[in-house]
Amino acid sequence: MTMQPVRPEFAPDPALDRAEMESLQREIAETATFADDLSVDPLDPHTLVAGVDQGFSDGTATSAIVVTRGGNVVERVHARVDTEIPYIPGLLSFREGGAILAALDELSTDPDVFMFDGSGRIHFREAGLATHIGVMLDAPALGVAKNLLCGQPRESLDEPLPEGTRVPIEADGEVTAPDGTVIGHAVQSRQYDSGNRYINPLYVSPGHRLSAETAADIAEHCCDGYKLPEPTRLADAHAADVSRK
DNA sequence: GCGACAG
DNA sequence: ATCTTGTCGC
Repeated sequence: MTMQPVRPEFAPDPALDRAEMESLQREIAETATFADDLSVDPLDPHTLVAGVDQGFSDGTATSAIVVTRGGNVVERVHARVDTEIPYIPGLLSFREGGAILAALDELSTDPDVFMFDGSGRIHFREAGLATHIGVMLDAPALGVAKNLLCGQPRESLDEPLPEGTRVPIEADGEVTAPDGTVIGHAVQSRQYDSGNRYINPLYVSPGHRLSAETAADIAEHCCDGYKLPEPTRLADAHAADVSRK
């Protein structure tokens, strides 16, 4: 019971109607900071990075959190909660937030950075899952998604990108930020050197207290031979393990 | 009305 | 996200 929300009034209540959820997201976006505000160097090997991911089975949502330091696991927790609402693009945090908060309540470690599965600022109202939970905790947070929710890549992503490539994602008409604002990046964390198949990039965006650049730096820094950063991979595996029966 | 949409 | 075995390629 160490990790408690600093802003419980922003809790993602699944009972709210759509307009109320969107209204809350606008308020959260106003509270969020998309600039670096950390007490530690996020790339330092001593930094505690928490990967957060969810799994669903039957009528329950399972959230798993794996805290890493360097390449080692420091703590692993999980929590199960009844699924309240279906997945609705743009309102993901209201479906998964409850399980995440329950898992955070089980955490005894105090992470320096939280890495969520999904988007942060790459969101219609700049209030994706990573922003919502990050603001509630008032902790540095970023979102790592496998697909792009909205925004416009500065350069075409139709052709395979070389490993290490980073393409800015800019706000367009469907995002509340001024057109052209860099709300995140497509990050090619892994790519095959040869062959027919190719790997898609990650879509990394700041959730809270991080700049788009630093969020991409952290995601890239946490990768170790796989497309997904280690904290996310480990949380993925743990969620899958304990999620099913 | 059309299009488009994290997990 | 989830339902699911084999299979293509390095």
